[in-house]
This record gives sequence, structure tokens and C-alpha cells, in this order.
Amino acid sequence: MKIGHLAKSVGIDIQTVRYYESQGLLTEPNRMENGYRDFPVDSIKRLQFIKKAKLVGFTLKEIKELLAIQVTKDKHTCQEVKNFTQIKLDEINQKIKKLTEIESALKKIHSLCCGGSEKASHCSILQALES
Amino acid sequence: MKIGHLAKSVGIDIQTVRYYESQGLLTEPNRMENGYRDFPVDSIKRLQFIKKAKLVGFTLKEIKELLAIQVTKDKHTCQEVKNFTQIKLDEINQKIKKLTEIESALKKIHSLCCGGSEKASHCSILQALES
DNA sequence: ATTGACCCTATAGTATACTTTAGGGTTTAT
DNA sequence: ATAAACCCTAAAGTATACTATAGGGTCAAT
Repeated sequence: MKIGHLAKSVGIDIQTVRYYESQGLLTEPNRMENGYRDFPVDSIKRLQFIKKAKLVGFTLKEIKELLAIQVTKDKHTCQEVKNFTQIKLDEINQKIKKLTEIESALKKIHSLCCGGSEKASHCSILQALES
Repeated sequence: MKIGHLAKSVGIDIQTVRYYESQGLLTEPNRMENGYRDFPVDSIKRLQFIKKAKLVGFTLKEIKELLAIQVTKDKHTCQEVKNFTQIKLDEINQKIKKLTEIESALKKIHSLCCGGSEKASHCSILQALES
């Protein structure tokens, strides 16, 4: 799969794909005779995951670590993987909690703010977070 | 409240507080006679919100917009606020969804990967996302 | 065979969000 | 009164994550 096709099917820029490769987020693709990159199909999933993880505030460095999770004799032991995934699970729960707080504040604003008879007393996000 | 106290109680750097002020995320604080900034107490909540929103992937620009939500005659109408909060609520739900996907993949890895009799077939995050 | 749509590398430039430095004044405790 | 801890501005520097540019080769269709 050529880089243009890959980039398009994930909805990112070709340059960005090359950048991710340079940063070690994509394993080095095979090359065709002419030197063009030939990506395996699962690069799509890899890039989709990167996109997803970026959206929720993970850095490329963190995403690289997430993608690197695997139990292999010479790399990571079970216990290492368990420890690492537990840390990441905690982080994710933190994020979900924060998002839920912001969500409920926005919901308050959305539903109460402009009800007509309601006073505009929940119309800032900080006020809505408090109540 | 002096900047050092404020920064410390939120757990961020003094310089960062000044930077946020310069970017319009904090309203300009009053000055004491000596020129020192005198922050209102609610700056703490403002900064805590900024911290929270940054953690889940919002940019300073977006955070500024969230902090600016209010219904006022000369600024934003009810409908504008409703529209804006709805867009943000959708974004937040997207983020929560992505996080939940990553979470369940990590949970799979965490619980299945090293069970002993289990094959290491869910030991990469991409594999875990699929199943 | 030539045009347009691809691909390549290498390097420079940009946006965002800080972080550090320089150079200086203020306050608090001893 | 002096040192340590605090505050100020302005400007430069850094890290991250792209994004664009230059200069060139490849491929598919006309």
C-alpha cells in the first residue's frame, strides 16, 4: 500500500505519515523496486490508533509506548506489561473523570442557561462546575 | 493573592501563570502598590479548569473559548451559547468514546496477557482493540 | 513523449505551549 | 542591613508536532 493511499484512508497528511515513521511510531515499511514505501495493511489501524490517542491528549511519545506493549522473551515481561498497563489505565480513568466533569458543566449550561425563566446564573463554565 | 501562592496552590509554574495571562486565559489581575499582581481567589478554579481541560487534549485556544461562555446582552446570545456548548458536548463524547476504546483494549491486555495459560494473543494494543 | 499525479530525501519554517535568561526592584526574617 | 525569597518585564530559547519548500525521480494515460 502506497503512502498516498494510506494517508487518505486514515485522513491524515502524507508528510505526517513520514513524520510518524521517522519518530518510530510506524515500523519501517518495505520498499518497492522504485523506492516507494510499501505499507502493510495494518498500518491503517496503527494510524487510526495514533489519531485516536492524540485526540485525547496523549503525546506521540506516550502513543509510541502504548503501541510498543508486548510480552516477548527479550523485551517485556508479563509483570512489566501489567505494571505499565495499570499506570495507563489509571491515567485514562483520570481523563475520563475530567471529561465527565467538563461534560456535566456544559450540560448544565446547555440546559439551564437559556430556559427563559432561569436566571443566567450557570452561564459560565466555572460556575457550572461548582454547582 | 500573589502569583507564587496561586501557582503553588494549583501546582503549576509562576511563568506559566503569566503566560496564560498574556494569552488571555486569565483576566488581568489587579496590581498592588508595588506592581505585584493581586489575583482574585477564583483564579485558582480557573487554573484548575485549564489544567483539567489541557489534560484531555483541549488547546489553550479552545479552553479560552470554554472559559468565555456566557450569556450577555452585548456578547453571546442564548442560541449562540447553546450551539457552542452542543458542539463541545459532541467533542467531549467523542473523546470519552475514544478513551473507553483504549481503556478496554488495555484492560484486555492487563487481564488476559499474563494469565499463564492464555496465549499472548492480545498483547499488543492493536490486537486488543480488534477483539 | 509529455503532462499530471504520484513518489523520494533533506532541510527549513511554523504553531503551540511553555521555559529560561537577563537585569532589576521588593519584602521578610535575622 | 543584608541575605533569601519573592516580585517585575522583555526577550530569547526549547520541545513537540507538524507543514512547507526545493529539487528531483516514477508512473499512467493521452
